Amino acid sequence: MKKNLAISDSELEVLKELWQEPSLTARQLAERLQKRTTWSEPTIKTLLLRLLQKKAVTRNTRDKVFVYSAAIGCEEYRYTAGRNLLDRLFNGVAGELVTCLVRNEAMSSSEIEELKKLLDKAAQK
Amino acid sequence: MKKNLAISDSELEVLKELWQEPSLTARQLAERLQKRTTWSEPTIKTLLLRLLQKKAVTRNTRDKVFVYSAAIGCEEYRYTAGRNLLDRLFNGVAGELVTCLVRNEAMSSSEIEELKKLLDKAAQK
DNA sequence: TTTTTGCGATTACAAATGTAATTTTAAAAT
DNA sequence: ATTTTAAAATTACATTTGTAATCGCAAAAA
Repeated sequence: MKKNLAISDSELEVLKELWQEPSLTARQLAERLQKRTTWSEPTIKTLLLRLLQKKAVTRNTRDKVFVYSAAIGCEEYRYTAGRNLLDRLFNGVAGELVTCLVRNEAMSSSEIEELKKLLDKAAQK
Repeated sequence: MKKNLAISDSELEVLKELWQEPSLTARQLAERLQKRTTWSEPTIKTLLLRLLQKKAVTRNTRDKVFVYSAAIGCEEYRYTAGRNLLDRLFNGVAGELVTCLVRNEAMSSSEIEELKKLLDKAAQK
C-alpha cells in the first residue's frame, strides 16, 4: 500500500522549496529555484505538473493563480527514503548504515558525541 | 571527479550477487537472480552489459565463457549511497538521518544499544 | 477595442531504465 | 560435415526523467 513515492531528483528540488515555504506560485518557485539551478520556467512547470500527477503536491487557486503546496511531508519523505536505503543496501539494519558512515569518517567526533546523546534520550523513552 | 556511480535499481541487484560470490558467469547469475526476480536471461545479460559500460563490473574469459566480477566494492558503494542520501535530504548531517530513523522507530532499543557501543568505540579512536 | 503579456496546457525530444526478443556465432554433438 | 545448442551481441520498445519550446487564453494595458 505504498511504493507511490517515486519522486525524481529534479522533482525533489521543487518539493524542497515547498517544504521551506508552504505555499508558492509557479512563478515564485521559479524565482527561488533559479537561484540554485539553471532551469527554465517551463521546466519548473513541467516538474510541478508531474508532482501533481504523483499526488506529491496539491494546488489551489488564489487570486486567479495557482498556489502549490507539498502533499508529502518532509519528515515523511525523509523517513521513507532512509528506510529505502536501509532495505536496499543495509539489510534493513540502521546500525550497518551508521557503521558505514562512521568507518568512512562521514561524521566528525563532535557529531558522534551529539549522536550519542541523542541515542541516550531515545533509549530512555 | 566522481558521479560515475549511476547504478540503477535493477543493475544493483546484479551487483549484489557479485558481492556475495565474486566470480560468476551470466548463466550462474541468472540462476541466482531468478530465485529473487522474474527476469529473463536476456534481461540479466543486458544489465551486465550496462554494468560493464559503467565500469561497475569487469569480466574475464575462463573456459571460453565470460566470468563477471564486481569492480565496485560493496562497502564503497554503500558509503557513496549513504553520503548521497545525506547530502540530498539531510543537509549532509548524519545525525539528522539517525534522528529521523529513531523518531520513526526504525530502530529497536537493542539496536540503539548496539549503536551506542559502536559510537563509543568510534569516539575513542 | 486591439494589443500585449503572464499563466497554464500541450507537445517535444533525447537519455536512461526496465524488460525482453531476435540474431549471430562458436562449440558440441551426431 | 551437418545439426543442434549455448553464449554473446544486436535490436527493440515502452516508460520515466531531464529539459525545454510552443500554443492558447484570459486579463491587463494601451
